[in-house]
Amino acid sequence: MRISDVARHAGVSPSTVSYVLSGKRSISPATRRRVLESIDVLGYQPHAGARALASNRSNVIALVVPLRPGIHVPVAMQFAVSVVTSARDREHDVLLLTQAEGESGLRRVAGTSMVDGIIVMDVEVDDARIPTLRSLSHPSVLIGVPADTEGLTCVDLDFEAAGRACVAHLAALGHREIALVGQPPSVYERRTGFAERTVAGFRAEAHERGVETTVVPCDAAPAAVAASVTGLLDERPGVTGLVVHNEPAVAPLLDAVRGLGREVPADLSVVAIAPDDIATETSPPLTSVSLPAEEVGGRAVSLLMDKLDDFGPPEVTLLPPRLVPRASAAARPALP
Amino acid sequence: MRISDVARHAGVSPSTVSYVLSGKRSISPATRRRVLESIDVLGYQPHAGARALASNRSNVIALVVPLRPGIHVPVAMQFAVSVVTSARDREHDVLLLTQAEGESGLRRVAGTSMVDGIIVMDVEVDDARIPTLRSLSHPSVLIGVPADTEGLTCVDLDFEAAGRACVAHLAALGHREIALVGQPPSVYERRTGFAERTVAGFRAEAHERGVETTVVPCDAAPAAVAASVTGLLDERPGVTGLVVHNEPAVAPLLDAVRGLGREVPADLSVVAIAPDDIATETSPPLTSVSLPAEEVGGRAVSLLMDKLDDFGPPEVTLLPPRLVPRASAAARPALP
DNA sequence: TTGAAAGCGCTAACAA
DNA sequence: TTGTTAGCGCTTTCAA
Repeated sequence: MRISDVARHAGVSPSTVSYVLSGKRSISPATRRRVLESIDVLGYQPHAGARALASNRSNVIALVVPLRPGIHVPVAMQFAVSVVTSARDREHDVLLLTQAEGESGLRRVAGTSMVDGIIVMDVEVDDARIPTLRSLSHPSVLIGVPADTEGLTCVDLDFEAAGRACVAHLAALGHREIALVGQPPSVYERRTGFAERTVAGFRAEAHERGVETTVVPCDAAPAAVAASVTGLLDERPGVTGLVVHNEPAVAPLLDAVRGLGREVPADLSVVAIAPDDIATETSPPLTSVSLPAEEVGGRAVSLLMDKLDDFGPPEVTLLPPRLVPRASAAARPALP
Repeated sequence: MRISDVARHAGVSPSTVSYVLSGKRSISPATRRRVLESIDVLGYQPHAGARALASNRSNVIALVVPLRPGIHVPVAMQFAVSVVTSARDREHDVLLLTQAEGESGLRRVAGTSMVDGIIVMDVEVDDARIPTLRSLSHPSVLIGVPADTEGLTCVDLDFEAAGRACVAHLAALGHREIALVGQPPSVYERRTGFAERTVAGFRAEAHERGVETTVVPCDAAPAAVAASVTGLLDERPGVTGLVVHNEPAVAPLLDAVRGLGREVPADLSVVAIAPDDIATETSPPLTSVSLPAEEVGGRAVSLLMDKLDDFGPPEVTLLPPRLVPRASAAARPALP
């Protein structure tokens, strides 16, 4: 079943069928109808490889998913799913690359013209893949922001602003000493962009407002969370506000706080940076800055499509954080 | 940069370069060396689309990942990663399809020759995608086992045997009344194969051994787990052994049991069906049947490759469960 | 508005 | 052991 079969069936030339399919030139309504009907009757599906060869477009994009220590898989998959969904909406498929494939994987899928472009998640401040991405003739979009964005297209939540927003919210409620319960140590050690930027925003805003801060990296295991929280509140008894930037730690953290006999938000206010589903499923529901995975993934795809179509220069898109007050942050308790 | 450039550089014909690359005919060592060197010097990478068109092989397989309610994402991703890794070991890439694409997605990637074969995860007893898979000329492998396996190639842990092994272990320790804390209700409602088979094995073995059983589907949220466990132990005070077949419920379950003032394993024995990392990270470490995601994913890929090479008939591969005793199951407590 | 035909870069059948 | 060459099925230029 080839394009010429459709052409014969519809009484037109192969090129006409091709143009009906691609929309790259105008076709009379009658012809278009006949062709589409033939396609339908014959169940024609164009050969992807032939298309890719002739058009130099595979209609596939590569997605590098981060599966390394400290990563919270469900959130990573929210991004991935939104990339796949958005790509499909724009007639593209997604090739799945793992971190393990590394830079050679990027070179391979680009060099063989297997994909038209690349989306990379979980970008580090000084990411080893960036020189490779720069060297490719294929466009790419980073989900995350490295130190040097020259010539790169990046998109992410504005984590610095998110960190600031959390501090501002707590400060406005009167809190004078707050702590950030952050990502696992390994995430900071490899200098993941979003984690570092959150800390920077957190500290800067606090400094400007004269609020005292502590930052506690935190492993995800409930026991580790409990230990971190207990240690923190023990060493810094003046802390009345917590910012949590660690999805799997959210629930254990609330348990731990309760275990210490402290009520949220009466004794301790908690603000999270997390996807809405995580923030709303706790008791009490968390005041939070939402992590808009869907929007970021969708934006990454449209930026990539724009680059494929040669639209516009590289750009860094930072989505503004939205802090939604729920039930976990309240005015600082009166001093005993 | 094309194959003819390499051929010229090496002083051979394009077909020789092609054969050096594919290994499909013997090449003199001297020629092979020259060709490989030219490839290296020129940095040649064959065009994937051209290859696919000429050879009728894309060297890509599709993977349908399950992202629906009740699914535990990290475990699903363990399977996915192992599929990607194994595929790469065999020179194949992986195209990511979501459940949402449905059967039309399967038809599309097969019909356009975008992929050579398909791996489907999270198969239901009467899975809607099976007629479609049967109708395709492309081979497929199911991770999971439907009711009618005629003409299908399937691989999975033998969950029925796993359910049996858990019961057998507890029964051997003297337990006479046990409960299965299972997957979320939605998983049973859509009749997911592995969940149903576990229940079947659990019940059958218990029946044969004269052990009383209860089955409690269980949502993943900690509060839901606590409620389920509390309700269960309240209604069935004779229960001294628990089988947990629900990864995210494992930790909350242990917490809930402790919260009821019961010790594991002194008062209550617990056996899990879960990946080793989940079973070993709890306190106490859980006696468990491991969920060998890596092995299942790898096996799925090699079965698919065999089908691509026309080896052998369809087959159902059930990996035998391995129960590893750890610290969470002990002899039934003496009656008070 | 449509058609004819020249490739796209590779593989594999055939020939030597 | 190697070379020649005819496709693979599509897109797109050129021509009408």
